[in-house]
Amino acid sequence: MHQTYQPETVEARWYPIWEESGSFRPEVNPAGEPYSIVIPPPNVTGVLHTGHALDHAMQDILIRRKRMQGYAALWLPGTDHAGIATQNVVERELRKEGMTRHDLGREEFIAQVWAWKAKSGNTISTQMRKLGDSTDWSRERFTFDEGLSAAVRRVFVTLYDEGLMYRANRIINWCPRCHTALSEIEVEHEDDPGELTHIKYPFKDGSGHITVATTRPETMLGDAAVAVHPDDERYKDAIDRMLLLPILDREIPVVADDAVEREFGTGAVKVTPAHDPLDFDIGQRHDLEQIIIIDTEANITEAGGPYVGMDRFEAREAVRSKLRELKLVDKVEEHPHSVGHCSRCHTVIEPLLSLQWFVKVQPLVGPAIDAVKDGDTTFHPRRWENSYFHWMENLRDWTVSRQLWWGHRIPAWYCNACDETIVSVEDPKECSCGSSDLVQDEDVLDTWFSSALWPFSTLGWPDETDDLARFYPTNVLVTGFDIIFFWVARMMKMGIHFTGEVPFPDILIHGMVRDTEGKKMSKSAGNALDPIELIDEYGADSLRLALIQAAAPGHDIPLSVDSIDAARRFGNKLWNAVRFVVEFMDVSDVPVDGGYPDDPGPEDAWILSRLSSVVSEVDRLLDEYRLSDAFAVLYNFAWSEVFDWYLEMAKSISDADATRQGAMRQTLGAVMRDVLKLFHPVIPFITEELWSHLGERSKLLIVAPWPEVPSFESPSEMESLQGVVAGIRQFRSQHQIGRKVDMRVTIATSSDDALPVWWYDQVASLTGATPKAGARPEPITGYTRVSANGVEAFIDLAGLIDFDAERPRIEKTIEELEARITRSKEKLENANFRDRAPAEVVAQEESRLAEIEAELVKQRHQLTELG
RNA sequence: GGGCGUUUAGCUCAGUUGGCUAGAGCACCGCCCUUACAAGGCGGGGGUCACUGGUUCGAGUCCAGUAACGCCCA
Repeated sequence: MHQTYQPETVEARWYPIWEESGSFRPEVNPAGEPYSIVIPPPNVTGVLHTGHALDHAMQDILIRRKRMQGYAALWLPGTDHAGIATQNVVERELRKEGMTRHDLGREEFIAQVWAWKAKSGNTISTQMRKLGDSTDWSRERFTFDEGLSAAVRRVFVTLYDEGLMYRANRIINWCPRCHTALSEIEVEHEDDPGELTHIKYPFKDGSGHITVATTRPETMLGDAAVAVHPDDERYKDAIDRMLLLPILDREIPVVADDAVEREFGTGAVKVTPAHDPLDFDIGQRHDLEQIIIIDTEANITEAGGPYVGMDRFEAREAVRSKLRELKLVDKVEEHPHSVGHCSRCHTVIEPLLSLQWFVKVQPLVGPAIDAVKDGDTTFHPRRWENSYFHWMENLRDWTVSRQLWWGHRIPAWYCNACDETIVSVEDPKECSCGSSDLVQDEDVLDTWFSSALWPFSTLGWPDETDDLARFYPTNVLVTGFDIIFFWVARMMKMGIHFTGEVPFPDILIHGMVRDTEGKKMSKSAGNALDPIELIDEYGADSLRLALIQAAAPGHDIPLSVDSIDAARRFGNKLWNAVRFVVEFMDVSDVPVDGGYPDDPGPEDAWILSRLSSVVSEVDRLLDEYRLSDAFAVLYNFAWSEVFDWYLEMAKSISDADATRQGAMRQTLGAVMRDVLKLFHPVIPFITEELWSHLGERSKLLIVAPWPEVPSFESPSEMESLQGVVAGIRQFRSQHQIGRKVDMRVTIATSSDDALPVWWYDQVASLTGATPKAGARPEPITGYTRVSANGVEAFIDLAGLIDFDAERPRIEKTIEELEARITRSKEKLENANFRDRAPAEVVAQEESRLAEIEAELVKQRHQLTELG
């Protein structure tokens, strides 16, 4: 084995072996109970970022452990077709050649996108292999696959037949650059300084005016009314009176509507039904005209009179200056407010009245809420359920049509002869009126529409496939909180509606990967760490471990190269621990499982008992999805107990008798093997490599059984051993006495029980001192004393240090003891504590005090006797 | 404006039934190349647990309020 751990060579080796061995397929455990996870499909245009690395590491941990536990574990990979993003990418390439998609035509353009996908669309899956994702590639899916497309059609048609899918003129979010409608969650709101312009709208009869406040003065061109709250005393008399809309001189009424917020602005709002969703609702209630004054290019329409053809932002200034000229601007105040931007291209969204397809979500919401309320599905951490409920309870209908070419074409046909709409799974040949002059809807569906079906469409639905029967519902969904609304909520709705079952009983929500300053990583901010570069430099295992260690449940994850470097150093430590065991301790042929010694030595029994309880704790934490805690426990056990103590103790056992050596080698092998198993889910490459060094292997670690450790009883002397060793080491360090300098130490036990020989051997080996059993020196002049768990060790100072040099150490100890005694006494002298605290807590405190006091007496005695 | 979260060591963060002297990694200081690992070992320093009040025998932990910061929604 190489002297240091070299991730690049180790990691290149194992992935093909795993994949070719079929280990990623659930069939590797044919008799196992099914366990499945579907991957949140990355965007096919995308490249892997650190967020994926975290998300995937978590899923891989869950899957790899279940696989080792014998489950038929399926982690199903795939990508989504990312309508807007992908179309943008290909259009950008066309533009370089001076072309638009319209030059190609729809069919040719789609062919080009597929060609692009064939060329570039597998970037992500290559990167996932570098990460070590144990996904079943034989079941890889793409939202635009034939099967998934069939599912999309089936769902669309079913919803239509159920009256849950409709086409209507509504206010939608329009991106003037992407030229498509967007759903409300594809709109990102950002704070804008903004201004609130107060505009006077005169009454038609000339008797004064009403002042309205708006952030978008240009939309006044499309105003159809002014609304006030019906209970607002200020405007009681104005209701139903007519106003004269400035500039255009249109007559508009004052209407009373509950939706008006009295506290906002002047309490009177202008109503633009064609350009604001709330105004649209008000317009519906009062039967107001819908005047479209902004077109799909975000320019003013002819309805905007003198401003026709002007850009919306130019029009804003033009209208405002005109109003100023007319002395109708009351005031302009600063008004920070949030403005919607296209999540893809960042253009300011235009709310537009437009004919689109919508999913009526209300009937789907109830069951999806109940499923979480009833505990059929649980969020981890639970608090995300609040966001989920809040979102679900305030849902508007979902705009699902997109004015794109790349996507699932809406299965609706319009008859040119009779205006009939035909929605059908199969392409219709003719209309019921007999005409065959049918035109299919030009639009495609929101990518999220197909993503919402992912947990069951990927398994074969609507066909009743074996996979669907076996792996649906899936077991857990792992994703970031930012995608709860986009995806999780919709999968819940669709899953329940179409399969009658929740798509997953557990939802594991994680945070976002951020830089060390807490900023979101982004290419534009220049603070993004590229996971592939990190893998090349530190190894995938290091990246995974660093991410998981930092991923406290539900919190954002600060990622620094320092933490990845620390993880890499752990890899090196683990590497060398195995190297030591194999090359220096001659451990070989470690069995795949079992192999614990029947007659362990005391040190062996100690580490095995620790291993046993660590396995239980790690299991418990993983079952609770507390991944970072689980691996923190394991990491500390491996480094602080196995490496720092047991391996060191093993060195002196190797010089002992053959029986003890045998038990020690068995223990070393079993413990290291189980550590590798427990770590395998998070650092799969290095553990697989090291596993191969522990013996001739017919079985890969990836499919080796998860540890089940019998319980062992730890020797009672272990505590005093560790305490005395620490005390002697501290003495050495504080007096700067090198390890090579011998120290004579007299060991006196407080009881009649003699300490075993191994205890002395270990103290000697671990401290370089020479411990001997004996009575406490009397007087103890010339000795210093360390004690632990009833054992006192007296270090002979003669020839080591001036006795006086030891005084400060003892004085400091005395101070600390006194402080603790004070605290303890205060507690015990409190009558309430004695009365009300549980008896065992009081008893515990009393014995603790007694111990400290006894120790204090001894320390004081020693100070006076020091000489 | 509503909701959620955060505030603990120089930095990044753990701390889930309230109970020994509040932990880790990194950074820092001292000693040590002890025959696995110097990408290491041993030892050490460093914290009014944001603030105020409350509940309790006992609060980093529970409750109320305040402040700052962050995210989501309107």
